[in-house]
Amino acid sequence: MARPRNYDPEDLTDRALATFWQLGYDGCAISDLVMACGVNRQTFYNQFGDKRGAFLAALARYRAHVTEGLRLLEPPEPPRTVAEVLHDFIEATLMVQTTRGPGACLLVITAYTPHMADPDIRSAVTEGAAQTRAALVRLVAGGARSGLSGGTSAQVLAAYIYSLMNGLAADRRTGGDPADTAAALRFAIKTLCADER
Amino acid sequence: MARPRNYDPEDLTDRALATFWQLGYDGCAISDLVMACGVNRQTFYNQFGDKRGAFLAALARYRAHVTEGLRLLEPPEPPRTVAEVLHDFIEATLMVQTTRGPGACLLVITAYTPHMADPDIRSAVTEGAAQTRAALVRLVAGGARSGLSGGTSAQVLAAYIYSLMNGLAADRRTGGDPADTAAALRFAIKTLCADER
DNA sequence: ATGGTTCTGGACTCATCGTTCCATAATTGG
DNA sequence: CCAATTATGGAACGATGAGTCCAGAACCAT
Repeated sequence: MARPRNYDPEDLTDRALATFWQLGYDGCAISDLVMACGVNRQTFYNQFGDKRGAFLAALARYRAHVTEGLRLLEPPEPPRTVAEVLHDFIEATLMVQTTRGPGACLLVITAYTPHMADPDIRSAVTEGAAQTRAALVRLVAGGARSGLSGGTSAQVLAAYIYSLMNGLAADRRTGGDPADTAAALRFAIKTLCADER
Repeated sequence: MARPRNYDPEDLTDRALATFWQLGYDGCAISDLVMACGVNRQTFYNQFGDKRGAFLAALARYRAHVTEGLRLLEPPEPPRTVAEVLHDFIEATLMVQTTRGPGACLLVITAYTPHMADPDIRSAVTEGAAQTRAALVRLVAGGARSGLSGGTSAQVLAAYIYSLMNGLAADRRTGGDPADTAAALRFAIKTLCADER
């Protein structure tokens, strides 16, 4: 006995996410979010509570998208190597970040923000990053048998790859030549399994 | 026939820089800057014009500090290798970023900000990054003779190293284990000259 | 001493932004 | 039809923050 919702909550969160990602938390006003969501301001507040709540929802949604993307890191079938998987994963990630966002991971962008003082935001960022690193650990540990950078632990390799990925984004965003960035990625992947031979 | 300045302009800019770096452009209010500068608000405005002017001055000062740090990248004397220079440079840079700042390069932090739409800010960021990349190119190109990652151009190697450095900062800032980050750096440097032999 | 300049403290304006309130229209189940 | 819930538009509030203004004190050179 009630009027049903006129919108899809996930779609609403996606629109808020896109706005936060493009403009940043401080860079976007409620009016920007409301306009992007294509809904009334009151409805926006009913859905998210307040701006911080909307941002937390956006972070959660972003993490869900990331989780989906991590399926690219499943151990490859024999003809396909771990190195190829890593290369394609990073390339695809960078592509998504530039087409759907401002060219960097939302979690990293948020990590470079004073809002990290907020415990909930901090948790979302660190847990999201940890999740990606864990997926990298699984892939790399599985690939150890197929010969990948012998003496280094999977943990460290994951940290390296995670750093590489976000560093390439930073390189591009600070005006680096895209061709160089792409070549740097190929170089990194090549050296990654240099001692595999 | 005038009262002399009561402060050192460079010191003032350093204090503003520290505040912008720690709190971010949007995260700090004029009152924060004025307090950190230990000077009257009017004096602050006389010196910098407005908040944006203060930020541009801070960026310029930051770049000056970076330029000084780039002296670590001078070609090493024979017993010392290019790899060692790179390792120590990145380690020192990360150390400074965590002790004097929030754990990341101010230019990269700014690059992850909607203020990149401001042409002057954008120039400061991209030119600063280009300067560091150029210093890396010089070092790596000089080290090519001493055998460093054969078939890859110095440009690409510089992009790789620049990415690595900023990526490691991102890794730490998103909750990565510091020990893993340090190990990842050592690993990266090791593989960097794997084909030198 | 005097004039010109800079510092200091505080009050003040103006705009923006997050948030709330309200009155009204729409849409469902009973 | 009625009751309940939700959407909508607009007005309004309170807070914060950037930037300005002003009057007085400090300081220097002539």
